[in-house]
Amino acid sequence: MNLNDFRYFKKLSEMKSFSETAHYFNVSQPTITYAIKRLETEYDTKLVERKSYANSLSLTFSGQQLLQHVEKILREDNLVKADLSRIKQKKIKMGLPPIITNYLVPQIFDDLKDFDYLNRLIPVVDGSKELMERLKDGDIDLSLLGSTTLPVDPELEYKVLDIHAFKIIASKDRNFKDDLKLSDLINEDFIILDEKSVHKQVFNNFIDKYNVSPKIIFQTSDYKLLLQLVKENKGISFITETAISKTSGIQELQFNNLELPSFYIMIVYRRGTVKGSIFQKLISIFENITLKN
Amino acid sequence: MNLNDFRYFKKLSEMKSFSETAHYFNVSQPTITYAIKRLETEYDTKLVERKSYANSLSLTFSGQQLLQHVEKILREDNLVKADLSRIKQKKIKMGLPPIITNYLVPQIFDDLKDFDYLNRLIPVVDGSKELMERLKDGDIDLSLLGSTTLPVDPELEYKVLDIHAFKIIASKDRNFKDDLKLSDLINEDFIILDEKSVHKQVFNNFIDKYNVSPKIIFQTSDYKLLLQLVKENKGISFITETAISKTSGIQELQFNNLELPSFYIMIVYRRGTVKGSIFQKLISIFENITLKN
DNA sequence: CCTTACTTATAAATATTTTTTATCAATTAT
DNA sequence: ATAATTGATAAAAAATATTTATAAGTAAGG
Repeated sequence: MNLNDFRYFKKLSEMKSFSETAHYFNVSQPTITYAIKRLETEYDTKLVERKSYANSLSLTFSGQQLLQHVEKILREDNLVKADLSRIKQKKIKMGLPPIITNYLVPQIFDDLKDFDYLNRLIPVVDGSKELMERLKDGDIDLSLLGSTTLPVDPELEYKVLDIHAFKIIASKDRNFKDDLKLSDLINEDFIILDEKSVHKQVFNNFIDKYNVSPKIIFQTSDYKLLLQLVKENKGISFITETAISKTSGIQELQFNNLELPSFYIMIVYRRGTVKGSIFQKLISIFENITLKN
Repeated sequence: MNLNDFRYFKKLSEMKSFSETAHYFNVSQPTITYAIKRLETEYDTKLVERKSYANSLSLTFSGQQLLQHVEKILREDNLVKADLSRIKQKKIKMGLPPIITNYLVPQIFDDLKDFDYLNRLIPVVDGSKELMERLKDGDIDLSLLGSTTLPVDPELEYKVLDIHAFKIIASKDRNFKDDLKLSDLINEDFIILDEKSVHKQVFNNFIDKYNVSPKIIFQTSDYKLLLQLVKENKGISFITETAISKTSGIQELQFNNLELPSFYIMIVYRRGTVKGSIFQKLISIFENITLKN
């Protein structure tokens, strides 16, 4: 049996029309009819309910169950092509979220250079959320990621490289009393990272938990810009300490009784990625960071 | 492209011989050659290293990576057939480990009868380990299971129905002092469940943890037999309290400072199983047990 | 070193499977 | 009622997979 039959079936279940599905694949309409028929014969079950003609078509219970499996199979099949084509190129496509990259890469730059990895890596710079998706889609081989939770996705394997904390930061020019409470910040302007980053979500949880409503005056996905603005005292911010190491002109505000989640810095890859020596070595270079710190 | 090519490829990787693989599938030898060739053309990569003829054949790096995906795809394809054939029969195949079944099923027997489930269930009686495997293979739809850990397998979903403790038990005829220590049991004969059950493993961990070496005189997979033997004072045993509810003639020994893992009683099924009303209802019947207790 | 046995590859023929073309029948919309 | 649309079917064509027959490479035994 042909994988195309699965593709036809899946699309049909979405489009709910034999002829449109046929058109989508640039095949004739009977092709779809016969494909479904083949599946129904193969499994000896009715899969598609052809309600009185132009009416919307639906899957039988068996059809729904089949669809579940078909989607998994096709997803896997797409991964194959993505994987093999990258192996052929002897390149490794790596996701790099800016904050983490700026923090980690300088630490291992020499190692990467020594082992001739600099030109083997195809960097993909984006937010952690987006990178996680692209990783699962097989579009990238591995990724650095920052998150407050460890991935529960069965398909992913990860190594925690570092655990950082979130901080509330302000310009060095400002003077705050020693024993700050959140309520003291009620009149402050906040500048935060936008929804591309996990920061936004953590910030929202934070707002809920402590039942405060800080004034957000600006959001950006560019953390360097954010730091610059804070430095210039355009507002205060909320960010992982990862972002502010080796940054001057900025102070961390100290609170008591302020609980914030941990920020896990990880390297993540798909389970079952056959780890060639290049891949293996790359991961070990990153793992060694943990030892250095 | 045909799923058969994947099957040929997988088998070839196991058998490491084109002609044997062909023989296995009852096809001619060139069939395998062409199948591999098709895959190699499709992915534009060499997959199989044909070492100087009669020598053992090996997969290239790309081949290994492909194999990973192929195995997933074929596993999924097998699930389809198993699933759909069971749906057709309107039957639900359910795994039942004896101890848990004897404990739970009386509690819900009337419900099962009222909703006419008694003849819809195909019972599969076996140990928890075996059942877990068969569940993943799609050979059974759902299963009761007992375990000291919650399933981490991504493919499985579960509901905890009850949490029990492990006990050390002896015949009521015996007299033990109140403040028992493990060392007091050094001369006792132990009768335990064999490796088909999780008990064996828990027992082994227990031995390691407390660094004792109890004398095991008999192992069985039949817990009723075990209880009978304990009752008759042929030895003492180690078992979850699940097994001894409503059993007379047996006492639990009390220790202080004895830490044993919890025994989770769960109902487990594959994630993505399309839950028809029958399935749904069945799970809810079992879930209601939790409320009753 | 030659021969035999065994293995995989290739070409051509054949068989099987998938798709198309042409057409029909059922239904909806006008 | 008629036209338009949708899915089903039969027969033909096209594409794909498999077989037969054979070649060619290698290892082992004499």
